[in-house]
Amino acid sequence: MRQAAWVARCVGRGSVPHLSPSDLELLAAELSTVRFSRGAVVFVAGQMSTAVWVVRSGSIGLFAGAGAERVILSILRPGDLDGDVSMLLNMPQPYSAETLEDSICHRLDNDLFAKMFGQHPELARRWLIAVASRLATSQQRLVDLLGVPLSEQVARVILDEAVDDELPYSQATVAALLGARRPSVNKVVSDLHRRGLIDVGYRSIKVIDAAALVAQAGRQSSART
Amino acid sequence: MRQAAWVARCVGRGSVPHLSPSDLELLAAELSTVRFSRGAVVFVAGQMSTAVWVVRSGSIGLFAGAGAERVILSILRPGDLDGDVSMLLNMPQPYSAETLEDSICHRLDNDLFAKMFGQHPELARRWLIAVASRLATSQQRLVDLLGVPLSEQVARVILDEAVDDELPYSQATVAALLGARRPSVNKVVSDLHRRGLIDVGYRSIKVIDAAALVAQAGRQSSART
DNA sequence: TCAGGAGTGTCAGGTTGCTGACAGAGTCGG
DNA sequence: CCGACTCTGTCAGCAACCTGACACTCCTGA
Repeated sequence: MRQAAWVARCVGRGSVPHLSPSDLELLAAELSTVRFSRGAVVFVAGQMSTAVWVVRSGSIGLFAGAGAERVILSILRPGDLDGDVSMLLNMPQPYSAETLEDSICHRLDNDLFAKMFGQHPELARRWLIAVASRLATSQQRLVDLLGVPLSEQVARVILDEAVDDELPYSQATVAALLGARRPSVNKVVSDLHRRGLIDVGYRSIKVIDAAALVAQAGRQSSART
Repeated sequence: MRQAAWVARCVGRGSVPHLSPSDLELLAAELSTVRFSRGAVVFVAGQMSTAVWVVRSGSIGLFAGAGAERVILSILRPGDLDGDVSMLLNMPQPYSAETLEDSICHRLDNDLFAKMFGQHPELARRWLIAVASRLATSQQRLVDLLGVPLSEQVARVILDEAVDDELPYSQATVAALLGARRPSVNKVVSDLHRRGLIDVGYRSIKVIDAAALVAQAGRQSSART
């Protein structure tokens, strides 16, 4: 029940959330909570989506491509949802989802999800806003990556993805976010470290001097809200 | 009126379209049609969106960044719409829109657009699908660009953006789509030309050997539908 | 507590793509 | 049909990034 309220609050987060008590009960009844350890697979590319996932805690990477070209499309954080797009478009999942940290997710069956949103126009509107917001983020990512030197790309990723000035991912993960190779990313990271902009640890990058990082990124950062 | 019907058919294209006659009339009354010549600016980055645009003919590039990093996020073709996302999110346009060919667009005032979709759940659903589809396309673009050599990127763009096996854009435009520089793109294009996969003309690339291009692209092409 | 796995740091050598530039061909309005 | 503009084709030199590799540190589970 508490979780159902949380899920309701998340769809279209950023705006004021309200949902009728009866719907909350329905949600709570059908909602399942799944715990994943780091590296676990939530769903794999190619299969049809049977459920919508909502991230409760931790973070989940969306992976596409294989081998050296395996790339992270996006990192989902608490409050983000996924699986809805391929449900809507009736297409197989175009990417796999794997947890980047120990994570907890809520699982909603497709038909329940569709039913709830079909019956509540104001919820549907929030959903629309959520999808639109993801689209804007995805486009921003294109801007951040295309035609920009790696040193700026790395700075941008650190600024955009850090939570509480910390990025709890391996440098290989950062490289996958950028479509670059780990040694190249490491070179930039080491340099930023030497210059005192960040702190580097085992599977962790910490922001020390955010202002200087922004300068390094070469743009006004579109920090995630 | 004919245009109103066309617009109604477009939102959520791909699925079966229906709209009540009264709504069609409303649409027709408020719809304006604007003709742009190639290179014209439809809207510029930074300003608030006041209207939603629907492309009727031609094509429109969404440009972000400045100078050498000026990049094309997406190319809108007939049936595509834009301006809705920044309206929904109540944010300034994150990119500028310029026509890549002589084009015709329909303009719908924000409030009319919102009103129509507020009153018609089934239309709203199509809208949602349209936005979701754009999100999927944007993500696919990330996959196509990240960590892939330029020779493959160019082949992918040709396959994805060509209409009737023709790409009516300058090589500078292709370079902007990839975040690459024109000479680099030209090198790849010249090579593909020499090998007989494409034909190259003034502001035009034609597909000759699609199968070989797909092989060059190094993946199963996600041709636009 | 120890062994194996995961992650970081680093490097030499090769390749790719960029920079800035220029010549020539195509297009279009007057 | 001419001049201005746009676009293509090309190049030499250079910087950025990748490849494949290896040593070392950190973490984790048995």
